[in-house]
Amino acid sequence: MAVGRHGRDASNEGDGPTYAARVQPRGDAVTMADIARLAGVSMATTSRALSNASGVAPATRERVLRIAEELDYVVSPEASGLSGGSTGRVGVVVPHLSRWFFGEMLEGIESILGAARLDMLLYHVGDAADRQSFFRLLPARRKVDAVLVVGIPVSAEEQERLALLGVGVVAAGGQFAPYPYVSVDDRAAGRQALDHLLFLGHRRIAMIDAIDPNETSWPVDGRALAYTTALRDAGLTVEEELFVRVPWGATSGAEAMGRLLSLREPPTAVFAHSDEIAIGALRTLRKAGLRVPEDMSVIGIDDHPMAEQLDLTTVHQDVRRQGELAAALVTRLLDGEDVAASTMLPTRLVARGSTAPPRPDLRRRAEGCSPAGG
Amino acid sequence: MAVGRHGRDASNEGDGPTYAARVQPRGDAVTMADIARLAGVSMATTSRALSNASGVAPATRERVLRIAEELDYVVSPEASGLSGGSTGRVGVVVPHLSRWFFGEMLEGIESILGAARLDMLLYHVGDAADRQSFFRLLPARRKVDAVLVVGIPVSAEEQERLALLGVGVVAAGGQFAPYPYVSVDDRAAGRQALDHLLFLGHRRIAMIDAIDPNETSWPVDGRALAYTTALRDAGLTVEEELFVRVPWGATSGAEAMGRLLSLREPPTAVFAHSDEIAIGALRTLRKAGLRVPEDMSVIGIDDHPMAEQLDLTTVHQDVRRQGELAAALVTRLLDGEDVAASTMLPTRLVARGSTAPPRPDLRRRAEGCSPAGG
DNA sequence: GTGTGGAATGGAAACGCTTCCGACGAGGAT
DNA sequence: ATCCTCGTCGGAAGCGTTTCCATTCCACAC
Repeated sequence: MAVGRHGRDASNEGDGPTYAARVQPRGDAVTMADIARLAGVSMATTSRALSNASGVAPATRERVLRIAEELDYVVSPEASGLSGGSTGRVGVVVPHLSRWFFGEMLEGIESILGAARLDMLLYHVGDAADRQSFFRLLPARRKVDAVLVVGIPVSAEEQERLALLGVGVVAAGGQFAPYPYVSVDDRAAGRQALDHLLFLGHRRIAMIDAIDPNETSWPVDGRALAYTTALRDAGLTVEEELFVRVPWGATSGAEAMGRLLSLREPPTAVFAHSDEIAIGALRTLRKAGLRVPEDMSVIGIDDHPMAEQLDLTTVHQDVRRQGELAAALVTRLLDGEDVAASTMLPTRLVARGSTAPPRPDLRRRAEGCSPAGG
Repeated sequence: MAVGRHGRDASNEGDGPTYAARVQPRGDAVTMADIARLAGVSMATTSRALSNASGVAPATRERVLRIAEELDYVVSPEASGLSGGSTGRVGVVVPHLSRWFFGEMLEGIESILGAARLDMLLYHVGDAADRQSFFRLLPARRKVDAVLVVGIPVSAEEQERLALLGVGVVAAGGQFAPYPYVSVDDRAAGRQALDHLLFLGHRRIAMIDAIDPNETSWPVDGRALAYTTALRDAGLTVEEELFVRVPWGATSGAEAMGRLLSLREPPTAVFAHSDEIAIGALRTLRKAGLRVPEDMSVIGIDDHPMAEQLDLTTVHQDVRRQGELAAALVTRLLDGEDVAASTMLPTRLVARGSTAPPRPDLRRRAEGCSPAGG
């Protein structure tokens, strides 16, 4: 293997380059030494000029830059990294790529990282196996200047492994004890949803909670916590049968809704862990011939683009902005600034058509006056 | 700027390291020389052993590997790259990150690249400005061994710029003249959708086409082509008013559907460029009080996860697999194999509840017997 | 016993930068 | 006029690998 196409030395006669080697004319023969020579300065000065370091006369800098520009020269990241110590790369670790939330997050991250001329090394840590091997092998070792963990609760052992990378870690999309992070206050968001339902007059409210089967559960599920707290604060009892926990996904949401409907006394409103779950719930309701919001109110969290299409009431969070802020945290970290402070972004209720006051008859039922038969 | 926290040299006294610098004990002091010394061999042999090259006695290799393992040693990618010539990275260029299609594609790509121990450098080329600057600046220069372009029609000038990278290029999610690619046959997929509608008896079929306002239009829009071709093949005339082209997105789809409904003679079925568009269309229909599929059939393309939730008939494509195959193409390219051949993945109709034969009265109408008034 | 081919190994030259340290010259302070 | 300081700049030592080339050692054929 590795046939070693090293023939940069043109004096190397005898074995001509193969066709395959000729296809890609290694045009990057131009090195900093060339620039230096053409500019009539030393490599030291050239390096300083190109890296925008101080200690170069403006005229000299300009000359160097012009020549580099003309020759279409770019500094070799490998050489620069080897010599200078930093890689110019940030590792971004995500558990999912095809979910809207993470895509949106990545767009935010990318925009800031890109502007800071940092490259983004993407690591997808999907299932448990991925996860284990990621933290065991640490494929990012020596490859990044910082790591940005998105939506993954990092366990204590995993934190230990991560520390071996020897670089700063920032988190986004969730609370993580030891790292500076950016997220929304899940508890507050849940509270907004619950308050909305309670305000509308619902008393029998269910929750469909979602967990990621591949992840160690979040240390504290803010949304679920909000559910119980809000109910208690409203003087309602938290009934076990009204709290359903399913794996993440619209299909699960649909299934959970089915379970809730089969209850002897179904809820009048459903608080879904996220919009995808809510959308699944809507599907089941539609199939069951129930009207939303007349027969059942449904509220989600996220403000997924589909929520608007389905007229789903939800709690909006600005995911992209979270990505931006997290990435900004990374850049500041790399600039050596202190980034101890974490950020919680606000959320906002978006009232659409999937929520309304409970039907009077159902309301009575929910208050225990006339239990409806199965 | 660039304060250069280089303090590996502990003897550097005077300005003590800041707290932030102290947090990260640069533990990676172990180099290949250390391994070589401990194994009692030269660096040459160590390198060969670690890179699994030939010419090392099994016993020696094992000893080296064991010591490296014990010391938790990993080869410096910068040094290796500088010396060896390759970076071990692949640049992946995508126009969107938050759309399901691209997320799915990335998951496929990542799985194969990861297995091949290749790192993925993600470049998001969103709007026209991004795009221009990407091809002008070529931020991937000298940073990758290959480039994988997803869902972007690369113009001739852009191809020229891309060639400056001096690395192989592979494309996915669309046809691109000069590069090996993986995609589905958009024309065939469109044909499947149209054939379905025609088979159901629809004669007045509209299309909502979607274009990405930021992209130079695709050289040939297979799905739109399928529309006109299928209609002509069925002996129908292609009416201009039934072909609507909007920017990509569910909102646009909704709007386009509105336009179609306001026609003096609306269609009995709508072929949407993609599921997102179709979902927008469904929304408008719902708001207008029309029933699907009784009053209007709707079909999309992609088999977006939401399609199932909304009972949307669509044409399925395996996006993830496209990513996998494209990534596999890249790995083969890097192995020096010939990868001239491109791949077209099959698509498959998924008949759900959003399509049905047209209502008899509408059908008559569509045949011109009783034009319905506005 | 001598020549030969091949496998295993080592020495050392790249690879293309960054940066330490010293040199040099020009102003400003004394 | 002299000394210092400060801004510019160059020489050269790394940075941690890979790989070319040479060397050594054996086994084997002659």
